[in-house]
Amino acid sequence: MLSRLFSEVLPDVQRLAADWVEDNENEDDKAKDEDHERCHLDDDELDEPQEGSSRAESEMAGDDDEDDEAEEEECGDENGGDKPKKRGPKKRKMTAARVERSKVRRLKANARERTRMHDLNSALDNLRKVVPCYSKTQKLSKIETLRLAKNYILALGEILRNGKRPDVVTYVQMLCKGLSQPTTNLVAGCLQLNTRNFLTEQCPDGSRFHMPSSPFSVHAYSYRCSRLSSPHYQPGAGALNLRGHSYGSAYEAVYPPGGTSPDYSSPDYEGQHSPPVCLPGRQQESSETDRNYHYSMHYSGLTTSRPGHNLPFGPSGARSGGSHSENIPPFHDVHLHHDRAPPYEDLNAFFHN
DNA sequence: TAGGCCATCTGGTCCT
DNA sequence: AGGACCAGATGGCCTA
Repeated sequence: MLSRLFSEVLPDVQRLAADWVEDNENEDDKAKDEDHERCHLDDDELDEPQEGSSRAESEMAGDDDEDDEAEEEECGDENGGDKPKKRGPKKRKMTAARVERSKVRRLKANARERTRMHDLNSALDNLRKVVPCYSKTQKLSKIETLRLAKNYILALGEILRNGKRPDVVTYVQMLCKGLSQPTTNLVAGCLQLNTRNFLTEQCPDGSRFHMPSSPFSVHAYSYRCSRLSSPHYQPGAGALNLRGHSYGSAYEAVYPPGGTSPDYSSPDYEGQHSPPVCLPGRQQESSETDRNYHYSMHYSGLTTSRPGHNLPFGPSGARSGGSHSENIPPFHDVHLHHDRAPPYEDLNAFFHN
């Protein structure tokens, strides 16, 4: 599933990576040119042997043993006769050319590694955009992005398998399994979850959430979470175990007064991908950056690929028990028979009706 | 100041 | 041989 997800975002990732590489190639080339100028080494010269300062470097230079034989002979008896000769492969002197060549190799490898990591980060950024909570300014950490993506996929699979819409609480529970508490709070906020409901829901293990002093208010909440993953994070400590502490969120989700349903008629609504269910919440701050706070909730609508078939999701978010549609193929069937997951547009507005 | 997250460098291993 | 991938080390930045 994950690989399929990656394959879907791959074109974007590749494009972004290509852009990035293009942007940075000049710099790299410049750096390389500088190196070459400094070393006065062309490619042929770079193939000259050199002794690395480590095993890897000497292995890297190992292909040039024969070319370097003469040089070895030249400097082979540096020890003179007073010291016994060591067994094993001869230690080769690290000539200036070898040192330079090693440096150039290392620089090239570093540049490749940087590019590789940037590509990986681009892919992660794309993944961030398709998981339920997305912000350009307050990114989920890498690990949280992967966890949330996994949960999201599992949740969607569960929906397809059951053919019915879960209530928000259940959905958030699915999404937040194993996530840090700040991220859990964030997801809950993105889904406009009123903690009066949320916190009294059963945990998957049957225990009840308890939050003596909820950071959420009925009409609005403002929880502080300047870093989504805090030192308080306890992996495996149980999802959705919200406590009544503030985690420093920079977001504020505003509920309709007295209501638990999101107000998607809000002027802040920015389209199907990004209903701004979380508003800038830094109190006393109204910077441009804050105005750009922007979270999206992608899991909001779901239709099957079959024409005219809609999942029987109830409008209230309550489970429509026993409403499993037999027209909905089992999840594994969906997985096997559809090359693509349901379009994200279809997934949006899932809770928007 | 400790801890989390991140970018980068580096050396090792595997593959083509 | 060279590149991709990986993991460890390191240092910087940020926040509680």
